[in-house]
Amino acid sequence: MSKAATTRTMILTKSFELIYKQGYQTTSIDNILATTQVTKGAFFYHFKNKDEMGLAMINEVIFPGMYASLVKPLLDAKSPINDIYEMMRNVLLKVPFLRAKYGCPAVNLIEEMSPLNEDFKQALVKLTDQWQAAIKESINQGKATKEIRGDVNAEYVACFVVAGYSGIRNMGKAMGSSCYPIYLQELKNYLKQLG
Amino acid sequence: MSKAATTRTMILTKSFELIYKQGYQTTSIDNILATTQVTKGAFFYHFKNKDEMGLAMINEVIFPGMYASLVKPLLDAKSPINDIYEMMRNVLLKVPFLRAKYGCPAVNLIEEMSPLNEDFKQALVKLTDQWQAAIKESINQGKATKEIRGDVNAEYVACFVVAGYSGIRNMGKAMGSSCYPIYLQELKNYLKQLG
DNA sequence: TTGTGTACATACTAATCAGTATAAAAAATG
DNA sequence: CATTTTTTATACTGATTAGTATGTACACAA
Repeated sequence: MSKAATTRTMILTKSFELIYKQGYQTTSIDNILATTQVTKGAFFYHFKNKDEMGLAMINEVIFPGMYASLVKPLLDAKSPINDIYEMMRNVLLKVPFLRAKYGCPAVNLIEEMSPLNEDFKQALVKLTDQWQAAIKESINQGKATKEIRGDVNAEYVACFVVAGYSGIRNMGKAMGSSCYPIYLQELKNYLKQLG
Repeated sequence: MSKAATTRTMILTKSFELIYKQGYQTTSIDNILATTQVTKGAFFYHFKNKDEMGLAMINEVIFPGMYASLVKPLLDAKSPINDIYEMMRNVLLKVPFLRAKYGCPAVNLIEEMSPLNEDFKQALVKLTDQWQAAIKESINQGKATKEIRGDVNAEYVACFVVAGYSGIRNMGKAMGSSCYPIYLQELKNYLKQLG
């Protein structure tokens, strides 16, 4: 990787860490520069403005990271009830970087930036859409193998599960991680009853 | 109401509207002053600083408003399955001030301010706790009347329902209100199977 | 009338914000 | 090597931020 590309990547990853913990608007460019040792000239050489950097961060850091945790585990689904539960359990309990106190980077950004920046919103909707589609497809495969009841609406289940995840991430920020296992147990009950 | 009390109330209600749409940190004191016609002297006479105003807004505007919509309808519960569903339907579809694009004021503040301000967090946890307790109590009453299965864990259900609400409010900010009816339908399915 | 606290008004400050101007260093290319 | 392009560095700007300093208008009591 060239030195310039290293600089760009460092800006994006460090910005991601700061924004994850502080929020997008609270994280100033000067704040990013101070923690990266990158100068202002370098920052504005690589990004036209703060929002362009933020969009690049969503597309190049958040999207790939969340895709790997949320969508990929469902693509070679064998048993949707188990696969969806395990995917959720892994995201909530096994991804070391994500802390209950700070929630989920994608959920945070939807919350903070959806009403304020159309480009951010689009990029985050794309992630949500793909996650929902993967859950829906997984459920539909389960219906084909009769693991899931025929009267279950896959799209509704996908929406319900995604909402549950966003919500428990929100709750976790206020109540701490102790609500995660409770949520997971009831998610398991909900999923079981689909079969 | 004395003139001074009117000024204070106006600051709180207008701040609430602005913060609901823009977020807490993005809403500057000058922004509040411009829309209320209140002067800076009056603002800092009534509140020591911005955070004290924000805390008063949570306790005196958000808490009573959300309590009336979320908790009160469950206190004289008759049929938990129906009552919880109707409470949720009313909050999502029938409270005219709340717009999908801007989400829920309480959820927004948990998301934005929980990691940054311990007092805000405590005040918002109080609301969440009371809502969860009301749902739990409602479910337990349903177990007593045999409307709800005996093996259902009321606390887990309460956590699951609250997470679902926070989550669908988050999703609605990105996807629009079209996800509300879908969520409600699947919530109904989930609640039914508790019986 | 004269004092005293309440409620508000105005002008200011120091810090921070995103972004720019201008240059120099570094790297690639001839 | 010489030149051109890429990349980084420094110093600045005007706007905006939360908060302060200092004042005044007014009610009400002695």
